[in-house]
Amino acid sequence: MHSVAALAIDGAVGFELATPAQVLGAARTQAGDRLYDVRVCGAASVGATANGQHLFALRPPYRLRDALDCETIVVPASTMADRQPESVLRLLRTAHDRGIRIASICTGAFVLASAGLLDGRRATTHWAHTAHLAGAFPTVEVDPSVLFVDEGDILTSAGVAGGIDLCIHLIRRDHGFEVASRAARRVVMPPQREGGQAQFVRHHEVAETGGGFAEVLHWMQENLHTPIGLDQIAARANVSTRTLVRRFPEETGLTALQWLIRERVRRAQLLLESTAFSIEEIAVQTGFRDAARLRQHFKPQVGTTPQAYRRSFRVPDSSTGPTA
DNA sequence: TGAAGGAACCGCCATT
DNA sequence: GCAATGGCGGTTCCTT
Repeated sequence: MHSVAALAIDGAVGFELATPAQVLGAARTQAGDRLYDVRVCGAASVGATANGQHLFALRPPYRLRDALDCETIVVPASTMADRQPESVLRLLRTAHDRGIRIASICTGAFVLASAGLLDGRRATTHWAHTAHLAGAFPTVEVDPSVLFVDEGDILTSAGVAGGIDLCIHLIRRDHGFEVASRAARRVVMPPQREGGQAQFVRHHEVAETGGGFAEVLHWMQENLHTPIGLDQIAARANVSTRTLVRRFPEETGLTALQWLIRERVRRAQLLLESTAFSIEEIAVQTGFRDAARLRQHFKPQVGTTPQAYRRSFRVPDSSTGPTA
């Protein structure tokens, strides 16, 4: 049986601390025998949280250092993820040196990064914290769009349900697709979700960036459904086309065309969620002109197709038309 | 899915 | 001398 330590660190989110036991515990052989022995390891008394609120105190049955006897350590999210004591960081470094596999769920990635285990590696965390992680640990290559990152001996995952995806992935890695599929069915999850966490991100920052181009960006947003060329944008911004091409990326981080496509896809996401319009109609309303071109840009940005996105996110009572 | 045409992008250099 | 801007032409990317 594969031994797994769920690390009960201070401020641990109860749901995610229990995720390894719940999901890995669902992995069984054909005969019904358990494949993982999940142990909760931590200090004598640990505060556990949910949504930032202190909920209850834990008395882990195993000590922190017992995690070193396990083959895998899972670090859950914590409200104190970036303020863990040196004892926890040292334990993780020692575990890594001994070849123990280490995984994090959600903000647990901050603990791994604080221990220096993510230096020069790809990693992810909850989409709301990816910018913070990248800013605090510049040597970590943060990928905000995926549900989890498997770097072999170190794995990181997105928020909450991303931890479930990660655990199912661990089962698939250790015991194959069939065992993982059975475990996934047991916890009522798809064996592999479509798309990454990019599809869960709600964007509000459009008008907040753009510096001197804020008014122009607002105008572009109002006119996404019409063809917009560089010359038009430049005239609107009162600069030459050449200056626009030079300054637009400085202000927004994207070229004008990339920015337009991104905003059109976001508008399409909104319409897919809140209206019953056909994909073709949405393509026209977002300036893509036809469904083929919408699909062409939608999948690379969102990670799934417009139809699949609608199946996942459609508001149930929006069958008669637009709600906004 | 691939090809052709056009738009967008970017490096370089001149001008202000 | 430096920074911002704009024109030109080659390359890349998008649309049809």
